[in-house]
Amino acid sequence: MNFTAKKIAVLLRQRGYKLTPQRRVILDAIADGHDHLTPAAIYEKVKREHSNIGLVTIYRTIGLLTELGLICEVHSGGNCRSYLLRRPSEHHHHLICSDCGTVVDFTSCDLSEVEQKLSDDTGFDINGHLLEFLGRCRSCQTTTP
Amino acid sequence: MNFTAKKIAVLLRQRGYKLTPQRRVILDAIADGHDHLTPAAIYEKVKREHSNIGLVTIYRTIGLLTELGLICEVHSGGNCRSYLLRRPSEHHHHLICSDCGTVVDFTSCDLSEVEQKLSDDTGFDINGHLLEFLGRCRSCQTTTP
DNA sequence: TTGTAAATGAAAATGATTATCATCTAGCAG
DNA sequence: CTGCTAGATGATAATCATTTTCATTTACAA
Repeated sequence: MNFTAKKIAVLLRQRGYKLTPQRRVILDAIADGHDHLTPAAIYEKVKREHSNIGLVTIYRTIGLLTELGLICEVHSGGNCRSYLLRRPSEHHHHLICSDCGTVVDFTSCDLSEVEQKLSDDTGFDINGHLLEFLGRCRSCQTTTP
Repeated sequence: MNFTAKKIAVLLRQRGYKLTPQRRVILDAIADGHDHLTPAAIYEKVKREHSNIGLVTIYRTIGLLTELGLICEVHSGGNCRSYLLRRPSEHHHHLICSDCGTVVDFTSCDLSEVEQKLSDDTGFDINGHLLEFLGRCRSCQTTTP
């Protein structure tokens, strides 16, 4: 278990949740690569090390981690969700390749002005936003013109 | 059928699609309110006037209208999608109340600079984006503090 | 009016997600 | 170290959204 996963383990316990081996492997699986993973993909990855884990546990753990703000959802504009480890304190957004699914994080967007203006105009109490760019990454552009 | 729906009908025919009564009522249902509607909600609304319409037809029509760029998806950060009529030429985003589900459109956000910078940095060919703000609308703030 | 490609509706298939419940276990008290 | 208990797990089934299939129907151009 790497450093990040260890910190998360501490956080779990602080909030009264138990650190089970299942949660550990799921955490590792998500923390491992920089890909975004669907619940099913996490399941496949995790089954290699922990062959009798249930898909249900994946969902429960994802739910828990999302609730704790430790991972974040990617929408990809399509049907189903996938998840990425969120490096704490880095507020970021996603740039997604519609061909190969690569997700690039970026932080260079300050929406606070827009948020303030919207809040003033509409009276909304704004507490979050979702920003994703869609396109084709460099390598997909060259392989299939 | 109102003006907007009529224009859409013309557009459909221009592209070789037929204008069926089912499509007409679905268009009306979406064009009617300013709410975002899930496929199931559209189905319920449409069944009043066209009792034997199938849910499948809703899905097919939604798919078609999305493909033509006439309606747009709202993600609401959660599970399932819903749809809004897109007033042509108004590129806009959504501000969503997490309590009552009200959707407010806004246009006052220019992301072209960010898009250009991202494109330069990453080599992506960017062709779209998704921006949604989440919060609580004024009335939900007063009703449940 | 007629022919035909496109559209429809019913039913079933698929896929993702959630609920249920009996069993098991992490972590704490003793 | 050991036994206790709230919380966690896995198997199964249920639910819900969406898609596929296919025989029948229909819009609309000729």
